[in-house]
Amino acid sequence: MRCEDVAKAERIRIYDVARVAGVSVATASKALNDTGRMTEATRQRVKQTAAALGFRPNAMARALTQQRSFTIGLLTNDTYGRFTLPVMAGISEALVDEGVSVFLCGIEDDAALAALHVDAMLDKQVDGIIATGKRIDRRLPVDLSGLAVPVVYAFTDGPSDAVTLVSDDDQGARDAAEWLLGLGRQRIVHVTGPDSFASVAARAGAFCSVVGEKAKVLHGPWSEAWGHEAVAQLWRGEQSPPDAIFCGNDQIARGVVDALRERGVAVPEQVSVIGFDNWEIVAAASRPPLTTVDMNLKELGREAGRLILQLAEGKPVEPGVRKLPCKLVVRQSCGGETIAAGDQGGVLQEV
Amino acid sequence: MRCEDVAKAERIRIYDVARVAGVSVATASKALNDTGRMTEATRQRVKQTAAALGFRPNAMARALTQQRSFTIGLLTNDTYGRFTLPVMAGISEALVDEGVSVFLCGIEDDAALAALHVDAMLDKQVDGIIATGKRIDRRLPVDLSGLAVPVVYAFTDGPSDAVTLVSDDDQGARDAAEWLLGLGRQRIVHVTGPDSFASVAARAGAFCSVVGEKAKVLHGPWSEAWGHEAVAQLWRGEQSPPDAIFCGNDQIARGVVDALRERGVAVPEQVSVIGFDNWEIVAAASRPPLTTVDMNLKELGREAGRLILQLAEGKPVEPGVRKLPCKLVVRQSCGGETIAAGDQGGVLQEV
DNA sequence: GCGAGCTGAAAAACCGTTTTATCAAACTTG
DNA sequence: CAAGTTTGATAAAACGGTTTTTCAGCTCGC
Repeated sequence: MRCEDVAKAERIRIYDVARVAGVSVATASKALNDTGRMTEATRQRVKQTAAALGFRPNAMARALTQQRSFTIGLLTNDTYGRFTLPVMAGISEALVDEGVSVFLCGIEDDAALAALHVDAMLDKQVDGIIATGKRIDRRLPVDLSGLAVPVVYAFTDGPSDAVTLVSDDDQGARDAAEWLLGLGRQRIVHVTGPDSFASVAARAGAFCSVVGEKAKVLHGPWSEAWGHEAVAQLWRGEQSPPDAIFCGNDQIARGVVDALRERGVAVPEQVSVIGFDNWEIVAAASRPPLTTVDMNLKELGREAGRLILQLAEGKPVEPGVRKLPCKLVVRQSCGGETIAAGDQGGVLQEV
Repeated sequence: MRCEDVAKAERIRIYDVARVAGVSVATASKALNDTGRMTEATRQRVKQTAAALGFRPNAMARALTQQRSFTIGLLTNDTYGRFTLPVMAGISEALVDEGVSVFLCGIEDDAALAALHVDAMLDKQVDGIIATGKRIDRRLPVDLSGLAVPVVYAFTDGPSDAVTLVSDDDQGARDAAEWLLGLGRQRIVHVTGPDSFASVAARAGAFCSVVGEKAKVLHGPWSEAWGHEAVAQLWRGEQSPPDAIFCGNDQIARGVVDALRERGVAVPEQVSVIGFDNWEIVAAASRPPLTTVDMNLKELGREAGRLILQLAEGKPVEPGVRKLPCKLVVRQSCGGETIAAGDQGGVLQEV
């Protein structure tokens, strides 16, 4: 009857497909999943019927029998989302084709909230959990070890026997330092964050090993204000001021660039500046736009997605820390050729 | 056997609870859900057993019978997450206590990707979808009407017969303008975004209605660069420059503040500046930090969560546009008393 | 010409809950 | 005290799929 169609627009079940195709439910299921044995003709007939009817299997029912929900949880404490969003985008990209969806949970350093969300995820039978955060060496306020589901740590610290993904701070800093040396810079200073961060130490170490004896490192907060302050310190000093500054993040770099402009020092003519993070909103809005180290967070997310998928499927994954390479994005704060990569580092296209 | 515990750590089912409590599965279910009829003693016994065993119901199985997954989808095309993350936080806050989890899907203005994600959501039987985006009057590249599940539009444009939540641009702009007048400012200019945006027109209209005849509005892109450019225009002009500038967003405001400083114009002593969005990362890092209009996106998210929940439960919700009030956050770019609200507008505490 | 082996498909069991129908025992009521 | 009504609890049927088991009909070998 016509009115049946109109009345409810009921979702059609595999039962309907089976009936229309003239086979049993079991056969329909096997036909659609390319399992079991049957005439190729039967299989095709079922598939065509399903397509014609617009059949979409109920993921809940499927999850119940297969013990897989095709769902994963993403836990983060990064409120601004500047690290989480690129990671999330990568994860999503890696998983959407597999039919896996992502629960996002922001937990803001609140242990109770975190526990609540983890419980909710487990109730929803997630196939795995990816933990991510604000900085590589900071932990989430929740213990994810001993869970019944696999866990991958991406851009956040986890237990030593866990599967962990981080960006290669060492290599990123080395590339930046070498780039500055390659531009002929002589007096290079590293203005970075608090030395309580492991990644700060790693970058500083790599920086010093490239630059050598004359390397100088200044620590301070992760803020624009610190960039201003650092420039004031450097230009106040007795010895000649630097001709290049490698900054620990883009905010510091922006502060440095602004301070230099106000001081009448030309960037990049007199001083080259490199940032870290490639946080487009900051890097592209600086004057001049910042050459900066991109941590490839989206790729890191993709890899995290692939790994959690493998684990969810029961395939073995070697535990340990995996480092993913950083990439220097060249804009205009450094001088030197404007590489093709300049494209993607281009103007911030807002809204 | 001990080894059974260790070997599998199998999830315990309602069946186990029933067996241990010495009742049937049906009774156990009813006891735990506070439905059906039974001795209070029985109910308590079952509940205690469940608690002792650490029973957690399988959400998939529950979803299958109840036709509710306790899951909703959040669709967005806001890549930077500056609007989406606060909205998401609000939604999550409103729903976590109800046991509802959120699928986040970033679709980046890609219609095919959007369709893919929507299909995935529908397969997962989401109880509803919340659409959100970058700007109130921009649409997502996907048609959500006629879906089997309820939809709420938050901070993005939807069909006229939909449930829609937006911030009250009009009121926000009015508050800002009145605040400036209250400070005794005489020559107030509105430097804002492209006039193709409905919210730009709304704010400009409200601004003009408050300021009156002498109101002046300049349109340009949503960028810091436009802030610089606008200041150049205003100070180049014949007539006396403004003593207050109300900006269409915080990026423009930051550009304006920077340009004024470079020009030697004191903010807030000579010119008051107000931004829009309260994007902390920009507003708090400006020198001086920006007084700005906060759109209360988190509260908007909370309300969206409440509404989608009502709809999911089948309760009626009046369709139409709901406007939520904006709030002026006072920092230092304006002069005037530094209200208590200054606290939460405080320094950006990074990492 | 009759059991063994294979093939294609149906029937039945299962996943872990909720919900409906059923039922014995205890409790009213006239 | 027999008939009707509550009460407390159980067995069984959903929910919408997948997976295992069963089985009838052929083909083949000896």
